[in-house]
Amino acid sequence: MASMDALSESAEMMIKNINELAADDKRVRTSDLAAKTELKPATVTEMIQRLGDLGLVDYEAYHGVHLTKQGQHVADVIEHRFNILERFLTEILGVETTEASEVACRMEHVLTRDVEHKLTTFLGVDPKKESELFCHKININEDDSPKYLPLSNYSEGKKGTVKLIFEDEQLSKILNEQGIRPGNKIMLKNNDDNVYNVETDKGKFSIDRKTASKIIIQN
Amino acid sequence: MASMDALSESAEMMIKNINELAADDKRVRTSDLAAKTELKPATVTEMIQRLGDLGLVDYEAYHGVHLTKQGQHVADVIEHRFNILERFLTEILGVETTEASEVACRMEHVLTRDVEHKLTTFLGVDPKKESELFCHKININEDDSPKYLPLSNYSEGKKGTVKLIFEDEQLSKILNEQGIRPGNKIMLKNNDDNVYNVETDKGKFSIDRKTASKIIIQN
DNA sequence: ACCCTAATTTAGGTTAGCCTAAAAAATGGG
DNA sequence: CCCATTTTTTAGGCTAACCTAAATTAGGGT
Repeated sequence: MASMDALSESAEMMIKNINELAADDKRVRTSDLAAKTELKPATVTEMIQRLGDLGLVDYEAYHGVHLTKQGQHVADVIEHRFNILERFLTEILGVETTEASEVACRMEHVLTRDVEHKLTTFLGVDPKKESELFCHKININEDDSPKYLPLSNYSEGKKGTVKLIFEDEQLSKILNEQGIRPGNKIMLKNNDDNVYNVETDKGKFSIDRKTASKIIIQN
Repeated sequence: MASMDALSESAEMMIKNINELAADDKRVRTSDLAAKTELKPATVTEMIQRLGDLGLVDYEAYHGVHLTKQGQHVADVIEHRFNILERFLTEILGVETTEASEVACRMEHVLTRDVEHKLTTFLGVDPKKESELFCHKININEDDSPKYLPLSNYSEGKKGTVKLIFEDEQLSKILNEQGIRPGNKIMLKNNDDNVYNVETDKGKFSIDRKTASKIIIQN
């Protein structure tokens, strides 16, 4: 429990990787760790033996490793630190995902508990939504330069996500009921002069030009 | 110039310390470095010889070291990274100064240029005003709850002033037009899951969570 | 100018974390 | 159930970053 701070970056990475490879409580094999970490098998063996001595993994020669309760705790902490750092870097700073992962992966080892907690608060995490956030992140990756445009300037057939809606509550409320709300997907099917025909997961609608100009879409 | 990334944390720390001890262009003595780094003199000698081989310092046996142009550049980068990290930790997250220094000192070695730039933008730095910012830091410390929060983390009914909006120029521009711009007042009327309903002097509108996370409010 | 002391370097040792090559154990196909 | 192949471990080597102890150099006081 107290050993957390004493661990080297290499050791923490090994624990992290063991955790990520551990499917339903099965022991993790040396070769899989070697492949994942891009280290040689001999190096992995050396490392997991050391982790075994520290009581962080249950190591049995020729039969792989399994995280102990203590090791699992370390893995959980590191995973959480990685997640919040990655979210901070991508969502707040707007760092591109690949780079954010790399940087988060190196920063995760130098965070203290206090900084971790404060960063978590800052991000306003609802821990239950982490997987959802992850999906969102991946989607974002498709469009490599996010563009914001009012619906009124959209081209036919284009899909996007509603980002903002201006105007009063009444309008918002009505649009809301039709699935046109911030965060939702929308597609402009076609637009004929003053009428915008769109489709959301709630169905199809027609909107007038003025209203369309108040709806900002991100592609 | 290209050597920057290849440097170990130890090497970077040594360069940082040489820089900090270098008063008006005088050569820095081994013993002073040993005292500052808490390493043994022999270790310092070994290290500065290696830095000499890399062309980062001008080392002359028995006569101390002096940063080369290249070494000075590394020192400047590290110093800047340290400063912005420390500011982020204290001003934005509300981390206590001693801890912030320690964490910043370890994080400074893993930042990339891009993350450094984005964090700098986020903080809205004017490098000439660092002393002023220092005063600010002290004030912040009085009330230990962080003063800055993303809109996504605000509580209903709370009012504040938009502090900064980052990264995306397009987004900034759109928000700008609606009165969401640094310096303006904003209020979160209510937030329902993924949708944030806010009010500014220009009117009411709703925003999705991700966008809200990019708008930093000062209470 | 010379010596003594303090500063510095060299020499040699340790550990973690990597490697390759060789030995040993597991495993599965016939 | 046995052996060929794959997996894993052991053995031995390397480097960076630390150390201590011994040798060397610099520099000030007389």
